[in-house]
Amino acid sequence: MPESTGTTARRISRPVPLRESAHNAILDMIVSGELQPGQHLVENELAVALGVSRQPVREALQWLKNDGWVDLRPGQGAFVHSPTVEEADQLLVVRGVLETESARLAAGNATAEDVEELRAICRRGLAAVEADDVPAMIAANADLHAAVTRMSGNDVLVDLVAQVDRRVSWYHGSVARRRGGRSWAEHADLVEAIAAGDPTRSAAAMRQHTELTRRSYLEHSAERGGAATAAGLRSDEAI
Amino acid sequence: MPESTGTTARRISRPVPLRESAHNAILDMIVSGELQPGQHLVENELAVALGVSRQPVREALQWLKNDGWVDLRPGQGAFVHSPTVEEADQLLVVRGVLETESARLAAGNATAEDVEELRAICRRGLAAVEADDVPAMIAANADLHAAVTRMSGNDVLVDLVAQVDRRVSWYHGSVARRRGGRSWAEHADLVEAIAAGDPTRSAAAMRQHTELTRRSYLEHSAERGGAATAAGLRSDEAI
DNA sequence: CCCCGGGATTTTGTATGCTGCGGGCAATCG
DNA sequence: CGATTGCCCGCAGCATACAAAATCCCGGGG
Repeated sequence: MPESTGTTARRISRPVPLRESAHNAILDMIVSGELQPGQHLVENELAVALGVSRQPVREALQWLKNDGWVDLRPGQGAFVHSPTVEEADQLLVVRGVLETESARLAAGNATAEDVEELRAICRRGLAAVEADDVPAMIAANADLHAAVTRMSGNDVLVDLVAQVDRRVSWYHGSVARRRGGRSWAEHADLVEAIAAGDPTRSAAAMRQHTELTRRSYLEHSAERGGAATAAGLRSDEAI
Repeated sequence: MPESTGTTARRISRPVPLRESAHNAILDMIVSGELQPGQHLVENELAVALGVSRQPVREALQWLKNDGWVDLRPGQGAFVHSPTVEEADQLLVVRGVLETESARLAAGNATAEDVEELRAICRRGLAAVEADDVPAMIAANADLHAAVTRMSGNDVLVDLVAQVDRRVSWYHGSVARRRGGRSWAEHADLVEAIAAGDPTRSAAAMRQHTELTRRSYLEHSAERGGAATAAGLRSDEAI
């Protein structure tokens, strides 16, 4: 029934809503550092820059606000969110809790193919470490965590973790490099626990992993001098 | 220096943005059941009903979508979200995890006043049970959980839990009544664990409490016949 | 009797115009 | 010379207008 035209009947014909494109574009600008924390985002400027009207930009900004990427001061507009150390720590705590539960559930659900997928991602990650390829390390890390969460079979968890993880990645910045080797050893432990179908061990592995990551972040921001707002992140190296 | 006038320097009440009022109004309509799950929300109708233009309504709908209250099908508009049993279960799992961590942290942070506040809420809850006052029971329950979460000192946690809890309350409906007595006994355990400053016991109490609540919900929806969508909730009793 | 097409209607998506508030600047007064 | 005040400009918030898409209804044909 869906095919009305004789064409390939794929329902891709719908152009992605402009607000979504705008959202992605602005989010990219924030994550890439093109828009710095605290910067005032003027609707009109963004609209002109993206070649659309203010309306989709407004809706994109509302969305970004709900995800914690921008602060929307009433009557004054949108500003790129400036993360504080406390907030990052709190976020890392939540991430740890959610991912630990994901790992516990994943251990009970993962199929043989799932395990193979995880192992493949681990190999990619290790290769990236040996090649000192930071972007690939970050990508593999994100893939692994996303895969584990997906295997939990809990869609609500997937949503929340995806949201939290992206912001964690933003805050993280350069931590990944320093922790590269250790991190992937921990990942391997986790994957083996999942392969063994042992929820307790899997959860413990994930808890330890996220907790060490959190400690690493705290040390990092501490040595970078007191209240290291995200402005300090960019001065180091790109994400 | 801050005092310019002799008065208490209250900052002028800024009129609440219309999108926020619209958001609250629509959310009330959903929670109260005036708008039933699956119902198509026409922007224009809402705008007329609320006496505003479509713009604030649109923004409110986007916001509600992000909180999971409505589904926004592109090119087709907004529909009140229809929760499934699986989704409710997943949400309850997540709630359990987040609240358990809240309880653990709260046990380490709560002051004497905090404990007294918790005990006061417990008394209110028990009174409501004895009076068989369901709305008061629900209110006290929400207050208790909110208070515990707040005492965790983790703002990110507070946000997420607030979001999850409101939807849980919606799904819950009439479960509260059947579980009333037991539930408040478990609450009392929790409060005493927090009063003792014992994170492990506090976390365990909360875990058990949320897990029992989840079981109760599952039994409830099972006996109510297979796929009890929220449409079945309202036919029972108001929230 | 059921299925299929076409046009009218409804509804979303996007653009633009208008109003009021806030901030910055300069002229004026003490 | 410094503080205050009035003015101007820019931007957010809201409303309205227009265009495109989907749905619905109706009539015709198999």
